[in-house]
Amino acid sequence: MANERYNAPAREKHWQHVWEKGQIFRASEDETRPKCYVLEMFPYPSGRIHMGHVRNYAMGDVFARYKRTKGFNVLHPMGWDAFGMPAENAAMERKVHPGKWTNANIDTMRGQLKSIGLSLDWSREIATCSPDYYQHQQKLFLDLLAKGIAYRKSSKVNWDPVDHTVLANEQVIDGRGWRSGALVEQRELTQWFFKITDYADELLRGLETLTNWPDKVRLMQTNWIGRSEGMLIRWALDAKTAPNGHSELEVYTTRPDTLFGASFLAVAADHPLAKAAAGKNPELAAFCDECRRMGTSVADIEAAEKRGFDTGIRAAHPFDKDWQLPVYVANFILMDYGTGAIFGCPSGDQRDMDFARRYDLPVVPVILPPGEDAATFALQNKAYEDDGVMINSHFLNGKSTKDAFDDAAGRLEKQQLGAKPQGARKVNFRLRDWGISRQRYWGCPIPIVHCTDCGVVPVAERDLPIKLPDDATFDKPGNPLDRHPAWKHTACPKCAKPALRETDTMDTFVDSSWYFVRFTAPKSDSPVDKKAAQYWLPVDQYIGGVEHAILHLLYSRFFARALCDTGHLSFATNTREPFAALFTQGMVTHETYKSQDGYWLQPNEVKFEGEGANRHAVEAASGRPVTIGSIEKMSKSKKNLVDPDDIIAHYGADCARWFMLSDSPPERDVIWTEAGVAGAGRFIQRVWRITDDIAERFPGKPGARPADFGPEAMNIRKAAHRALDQVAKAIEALRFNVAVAHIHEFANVLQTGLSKDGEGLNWAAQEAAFLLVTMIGPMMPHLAEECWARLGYNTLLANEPWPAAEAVLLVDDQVTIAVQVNGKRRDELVISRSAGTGEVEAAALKLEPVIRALEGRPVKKVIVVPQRIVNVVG
RNA sequence: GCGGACGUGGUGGAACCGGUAGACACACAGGACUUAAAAUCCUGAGAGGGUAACCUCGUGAGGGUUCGAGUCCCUCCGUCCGCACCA
Repeated sequence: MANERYNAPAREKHWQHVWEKGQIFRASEDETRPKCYVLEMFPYPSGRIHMGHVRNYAMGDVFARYKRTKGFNVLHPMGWDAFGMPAENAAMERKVHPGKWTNANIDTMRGQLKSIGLSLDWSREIATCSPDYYQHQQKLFLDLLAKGIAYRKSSKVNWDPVDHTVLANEQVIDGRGWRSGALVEQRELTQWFFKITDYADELLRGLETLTNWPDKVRLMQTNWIGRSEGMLIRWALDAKTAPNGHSELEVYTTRPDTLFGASFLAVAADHPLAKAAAGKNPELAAFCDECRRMGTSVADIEAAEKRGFDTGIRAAHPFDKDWQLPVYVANFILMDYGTGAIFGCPSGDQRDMDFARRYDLPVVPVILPPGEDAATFALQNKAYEDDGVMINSHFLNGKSTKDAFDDAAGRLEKQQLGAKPQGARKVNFRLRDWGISRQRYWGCPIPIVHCTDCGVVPVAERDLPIKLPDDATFDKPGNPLDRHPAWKHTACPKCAKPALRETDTMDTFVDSSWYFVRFTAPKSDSPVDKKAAQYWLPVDQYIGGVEHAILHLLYSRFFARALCDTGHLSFATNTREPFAALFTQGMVTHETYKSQDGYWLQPNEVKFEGEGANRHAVEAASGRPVTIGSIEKMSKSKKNLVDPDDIIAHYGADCARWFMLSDSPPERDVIWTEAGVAGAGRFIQRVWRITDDIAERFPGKPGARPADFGPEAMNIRKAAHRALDQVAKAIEALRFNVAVAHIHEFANVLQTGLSKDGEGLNWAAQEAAFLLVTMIGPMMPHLAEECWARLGYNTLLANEPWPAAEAVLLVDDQVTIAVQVNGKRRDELVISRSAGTGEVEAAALKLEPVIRALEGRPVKKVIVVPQRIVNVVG
């Protein structure tokens, strides 16, 4: 056995088989042990596993395996986010059914995941495209509908007239559909929505409790929810100029303090007042049409000037009914924020300033910035949007911005217009309700029937699941469900007359909003097994990419609450947060290569020559020069992919895992390099050699501990226990690169120590091997099992506990402390850990380099930080 | 435009709560073993000066606080990310 190289690919298969046979990663509820739910974002079955998956799942696996060694009852499941557009595109392009394509991908990817050696409970595997899953989602939809959380409304959508489908905003590029290239139309469609806005405040407040989430994600969600405190203010319209039926205009503002700086009002092109006014004015109608056509693309908005059209309508200022302001239709007002109408204060808002300058409207400064003189203060074309002292504002003059806000708001609340107060405080959110209707086949059918007599009727629960028909056609664009000859024809659940099914399916984000709940009882007859969910939830550690910082993570937080409010779920914790801790890992990147004629080349098509600045590349086949491009996320289009299968077949899964975890902090991008992988492979062999060597020279497990250890043995023992302690801390904090460094450090000490001899070395070596193997276990589980067996243990390491580090070995009696003179390090001092301040000071002042550095100056002060540093000030 | 993060050797990165900057790894150089190579082992290395002991400089730039700053504060430069007419 000795001196043989460790054959990772062969042994890994063996250990995977052993684990699987023993079913050791199966989880079940157990009230006697603390639980730990470890989850990585489940993959979309796109075809093959890529390195990003390997990194994500390796991290989760280290954490899950570590927690298991610490005595936790660990749930670590895996499944498939299996509905989505790529399957339908594949169907269109390759004439293969989306289900068949998806299931084939799942089979491939399951096999790949298994080859990584993850400690997953595969008995809980779910696929969202299976009726076993989506029938429960349909039930949830019905309950949300009954509770008023799901509702139908008409709204504007991006409609692609060629593909006959709704497009998400991200799919509209320069006003054209991303696939068809057709000019996108704004269409009014009736769609299903979830009332996430009802939860805006709770979702916002909940973020404060998520202290184990990255600040970045919390901030992004905070901004996305976009809470603002302001007022609704109603303005009386001048009867002579206003259209019939319009006597007032309600605006939303966060700055009632700047009311005396107002110089105009503006409404969106779709505002009822604009429409009414346009009815009598063709020129205005044309302007409104123009406004509607804009705003589909980001570029348009950037380039767009502030433009408006004076409707001729006049409105009375709330604090001075003789002060008449013009009402414009303006292109920068959004109909779906606030009331779709504003008052413009040019001195206090840059957009209003731009608008005022263009249409020559008054600009009255109302806020004096700190440090400015009221007599000389003037604004050019730059508005002042911050706080200050009120000027030109009658009764508000001299007040602070905040006091002025309260004063103005208070007056407007008391003041009457008609029978109601003229103003009301109002909190507004940027967040909109979640539109979930998609005109697609490969999604969860919405369980609704449209009846000409009864209207919108929910499908009866006993009729669930509403399954997708297998025989849909994908040969032309549009929704295959809608044009299916039979599927949509059904009987009304209420009156039994012929009726039509809803042919829209749900946004795939709905599927992923509760899969982590389903994992807690994947075979349950009801959507959620309340008891199981209460035992396992919340997820203790969630790991995934930042790209889901907003949508998926916000939808899931909403869904958890919606499930509680429909009685499906209750949390044992006092918040309703589904993910107690979140970690967002970085991407896997690689250099890119381009041939002379501008084609991307795969890494294995390229040969390298030279080093450092002289490093260059040529095409392996032809020798023609290659341009080494930037380091980018691995992608098919740039051809800088490395296939995990190749790496695993050549180096083994442990090697890929170890490389991914080394060096780069997990939240940052990791650059995949051939040299780095080879280095990881060398370390694997080194661990094997050390273990093999110890097993050979000091066979057996550590027995009765010797009374004394020589310095060599002590050295090894200290390094071992320190590493054990540090690695544990690093893994708990998900700082895998630091854990790796500590293991390296220990391996170095151990290897050097083994070449020596001394009292107790035999025992220390046996202990060190035991600890080394234990601490690599979570990261390189196959190698660890192999070494474990080689050392003569006849258990599975995966079932072994994490040993406790011996506290006495973690601290030295002697400490080395740095000695500074005037803050500059001059020497170091080895002294007893318990040495008092005076003792340390005296010893430091005696040091030759200290005396030299003082150059005869008297010592003014000595600062002693125990066990750390001495600073002599002279 | 608004908001946020980051900037440390040739490279990836470490550095507890303000306390010896560069751990650990990659790459590199030299050496040992070998007929040779691979593999492995040993040694070296932030920059500059000095035979050496040692000295000076050094964490994007410039200021500041402190006995002491990679770490805290201010200004600037650069890179990356998020949002984008949200009233």
